[in-house]
Amino acid sequence: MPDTQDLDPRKAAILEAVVTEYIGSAQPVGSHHVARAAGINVSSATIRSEMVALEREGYLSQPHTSAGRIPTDKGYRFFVDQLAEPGVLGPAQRQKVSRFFEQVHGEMEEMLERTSGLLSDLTSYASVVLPPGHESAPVRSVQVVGLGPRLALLVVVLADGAVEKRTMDLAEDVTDEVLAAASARLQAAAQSLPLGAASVSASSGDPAVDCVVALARAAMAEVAAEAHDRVFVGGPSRLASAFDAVETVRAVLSTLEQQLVVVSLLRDVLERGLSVAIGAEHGYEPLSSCAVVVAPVSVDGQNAGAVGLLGPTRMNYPQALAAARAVGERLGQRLGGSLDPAHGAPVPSGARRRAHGRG
Amino acid sequence: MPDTQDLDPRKAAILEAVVTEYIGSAQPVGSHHVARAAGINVSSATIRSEMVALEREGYLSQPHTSAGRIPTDKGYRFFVDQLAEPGVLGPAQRQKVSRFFEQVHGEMEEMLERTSGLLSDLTSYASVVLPPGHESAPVRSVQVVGLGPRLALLVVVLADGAVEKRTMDLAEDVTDEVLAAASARLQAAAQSLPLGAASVSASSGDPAVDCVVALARAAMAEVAAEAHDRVFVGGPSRLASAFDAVETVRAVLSTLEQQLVVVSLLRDVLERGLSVAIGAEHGYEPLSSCAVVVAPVSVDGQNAGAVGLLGPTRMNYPQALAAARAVGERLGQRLGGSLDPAHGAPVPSGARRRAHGRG
DNA sequence: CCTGGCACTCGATTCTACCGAGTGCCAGGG
DNA sequence: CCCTGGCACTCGGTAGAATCGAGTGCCAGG
Repeated sequence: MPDTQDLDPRKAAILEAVVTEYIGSAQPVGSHHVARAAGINVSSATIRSEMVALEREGYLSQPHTSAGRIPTDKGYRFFVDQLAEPGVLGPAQRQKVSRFFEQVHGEMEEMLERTSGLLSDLTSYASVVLPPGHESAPVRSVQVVGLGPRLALLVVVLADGAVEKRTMDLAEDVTDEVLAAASARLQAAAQSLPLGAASVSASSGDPAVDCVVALARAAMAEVAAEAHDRVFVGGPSRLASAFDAVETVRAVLSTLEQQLVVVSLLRDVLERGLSVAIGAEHGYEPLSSCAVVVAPVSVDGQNAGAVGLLGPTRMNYPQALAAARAVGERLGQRLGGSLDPAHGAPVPSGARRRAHGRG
Repeated sequence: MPDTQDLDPRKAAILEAVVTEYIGSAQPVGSHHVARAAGINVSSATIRSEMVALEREGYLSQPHTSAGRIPTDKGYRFFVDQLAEPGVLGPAQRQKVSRFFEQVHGEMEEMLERTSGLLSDLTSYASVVLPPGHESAPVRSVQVVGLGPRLALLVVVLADGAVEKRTMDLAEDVTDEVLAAASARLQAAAQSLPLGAASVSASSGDPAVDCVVALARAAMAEVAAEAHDRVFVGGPSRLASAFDAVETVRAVLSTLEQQLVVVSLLRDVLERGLSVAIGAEHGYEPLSSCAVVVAPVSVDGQNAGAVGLLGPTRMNYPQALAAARAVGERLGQRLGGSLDPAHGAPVPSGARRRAHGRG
């Protein structure tokens, strides 16, 4: 049970009241409002003096004299750690999540994309879905497919279902047979090893095959090296409503466009064992007016990416946490061994829309 | 040779002055400023009376009495069609483009993603890259790869280098040999046909193989049906600076999040043979304060997607057009037969005398 | 130690005055 | 006839003063 730690109960109650009120109204909250809040049975004067103390201790701040108080990052932090009771999803939201995971289908990427949409929908914050890194996933299949005269595509399937591909410019024309032979050799060499680790036994006798194999190995190494740090961002437009300064919006959005930054932000937060990073805590300056909520996704106990939410520091932490955790968990299950959705039956291939533009 | 069409030269000159001035300053422009503009040798009073006429004819509007004039959509349209001389990229930009296409590599999707970044960088508007639809591309390779006990991945490579994949839940455990056999049969049946069109000859004798083949065919049909209308949006944060009303920003961004809408917007504009759609012209209400600039991408004369820019109606059309066209063209070359980045390829028609560094 | 009371602060709102960019109109001149 | 300079007028934007009110800090009394 969350209990106060270094604040006496009354201060804690006041802080809680301020935070919840401010999260709701976005207006500085004054002693009167707090006094009226549930569970507080002292006069506004008392509240005031307590608030002075809370401000001195760094939990609250005043935008200007004679205005109400606003929680500081530290105040939010205390709220999240000590006060907020674990949020619960409303029944409607819970249902949305279930529906989604029952009905979702198709490919991993598409699924993650839509998952981020879901999260953002649930919370009306911007969401982020970090796909599982597949650095360590063993190779299941390697194939070189001819595309044009001197052009081939290397396609590698990993055990986790990821497909990596890369075009290769060939030095000279090559027959399909050569490609097939090269594929076979590569397959034999790389099978079950992680992407970079294949070692091909000496020569095959056919120099053309050797050449393709060499190219493909190089390409595989390249692919393995390029940490494929894609990230799926959902509902960035929600951020526009979260801040009123258009410049803040721009700064946050433009940070969100840098996939690498987002990835390392999430990783950092997770690594520090946090599920919430508030304001400056995460150390990414342009996001200092934002809070980040992260929930890991795990498949069979293995770390397999994460989902996160990005909103203003005055975000609804309990709800955001609940949503992120729920979605993270369900996503883990979905990605995990039991690929079949909870309700058992494999997804029916029914929804077939005739989708020809007007062409 | 753009000449005035239904405006006498002086009106046209005034309109041009208003548009260019307004594009630069975002402030309503008054008769004085116009009078001072180059090529106008009449007094402000004359300008005023002309402006009254232009307003009556729908080319200009007044935010309120006693303010300067602002171009209407019709005004911009006239400007774009009749007045603006074809923009040219500055040398710095030109170089950026060249550099980019020399250095870009990796997979199609990544390349398109980065292309949209480039376009957005060049223009500081939000950009959109519409990948070539590959409905008609023939299948080059079909493969079923086992992932888990009852889980397999169908991987289809199309001739244009696109890779489609889909997980398949198998009814029962299947050996790798069965999958290989199924792959072979599928490959034989689908090879060189468009995605949906494969027809598999009767039975193979092994019911397990038949089962996998049937599943895979269904999956292929599904994949073919799902018009895979992805679109790459670059630099949406630029939109935040383009409008000052945060609500406009939100609305535009949220429209931009709906990939389908964006795709059909671009298609519509292209189909109507336009390269610019201003304000309400495109009929997408939430984007009525935006203008869209589109340039087709063609590979060997074949339509292969498009690139576009999205900005406020008071955008720099000549520059945007130039950038979109240049990038579209280069992208087409890059995607086209000559996959090698050699820019030794003849530079298109636009005669230019500016010597640029040899590469 | 809490409380009600009180003086005080200061952002927000309203009102006024005013400036100035810009307009429409008009009479006079090439 | 068309252009021009002049003039009265409009109206948004800015500045300053007055006012309001939410909120504070402090204090004396219970």
